Amino acid sequence: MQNQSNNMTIDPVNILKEHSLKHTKQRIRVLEEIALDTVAISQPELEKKLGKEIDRVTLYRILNIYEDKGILHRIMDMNGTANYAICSSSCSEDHHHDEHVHFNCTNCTKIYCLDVVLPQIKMPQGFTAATMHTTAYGICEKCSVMVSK
Amino acid sequence: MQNQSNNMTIDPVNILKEHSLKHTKQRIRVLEEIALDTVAISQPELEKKLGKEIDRVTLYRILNIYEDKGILHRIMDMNGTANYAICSSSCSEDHHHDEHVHFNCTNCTKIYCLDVVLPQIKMPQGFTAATMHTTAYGICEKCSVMVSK
DNA sequence: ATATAAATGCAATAGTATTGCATTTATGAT
DNA sequence: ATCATAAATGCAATACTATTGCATTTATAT
Repeated sequence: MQNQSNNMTIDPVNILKEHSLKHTKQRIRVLEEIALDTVAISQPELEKKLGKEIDRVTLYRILNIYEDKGILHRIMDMNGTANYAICSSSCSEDHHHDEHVHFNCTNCTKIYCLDVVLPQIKMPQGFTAATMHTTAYGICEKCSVMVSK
Repeated sequence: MQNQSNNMTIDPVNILKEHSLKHTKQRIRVLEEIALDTVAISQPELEKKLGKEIDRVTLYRILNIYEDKGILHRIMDMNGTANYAICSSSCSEDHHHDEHVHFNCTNCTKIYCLDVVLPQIKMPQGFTAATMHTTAYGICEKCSVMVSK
């Protein structure tokens, strides 16, 4: 459910068009790679996979642009490294609707985007929240199966 | 309310005793500095303040031990840098009860520990959450006052 | 007072991310 | 299709965050 490949539904060229970004082969590759799985992928993993095709710096720049445009969202893991996943279609440059819950497995370190909606939380007087990030830390589906074997 | 100095209620030497840690002047200084404010302080800020007194590496090691022991809790900010705040008294080595909500100001970058309790969120089948981190991003009390002036 | 284990400081190194600049590429106008 | 132009890329250098190994210093239990 969280793990399904969703590359069928992602059209990199179209996404680039929608956000008036030039479609270079590097930008297309990055989207293809991230779209392979709804589980978020870390910058180091991306670099390992794409390092021969795309320069480190270019990769960073592409990831930043995609985040700015609301194409990807960025989740920090417990080590402070950036992880990326495709945003739901409702995200835009103005506002990231990534108010869902992330699950960061402390065993395999994978980050899942859960289909759980975060309950509304009321802020104290004077504090205005624009976005909300929630991450649960624990053992994921796959790892709990492996452990119990 | 979130901002009050709480150094009256923090006794570094006692905290160290409770966790059977040797009380060195470096460890005491770190606790003193962090206890000055309930707003979390980042590693770089701490290093700037304590860099003349304490070696970088020692500071990292002290922060790691304090986190392991449940004395401090660590909050990652949007840049992936570690921020530290004193844990509530109920935290222990076994379990961090830091299920409260953090507020990360996108203007001044300060991280507040809010007195808001996170509603229970139920995990999907197979996922077991041990801890839960929620961070709201937006404009804090102080910054919204400044802006409105 | 002293032995011992632990903590510290220093040097080196690893990992993550950014900046500046020359070269290459995508795209709109011709 | 060609070309001019602005934008994207690649490369080198650099900054920032964090960790490891080892010699020296320090806390504390005897």
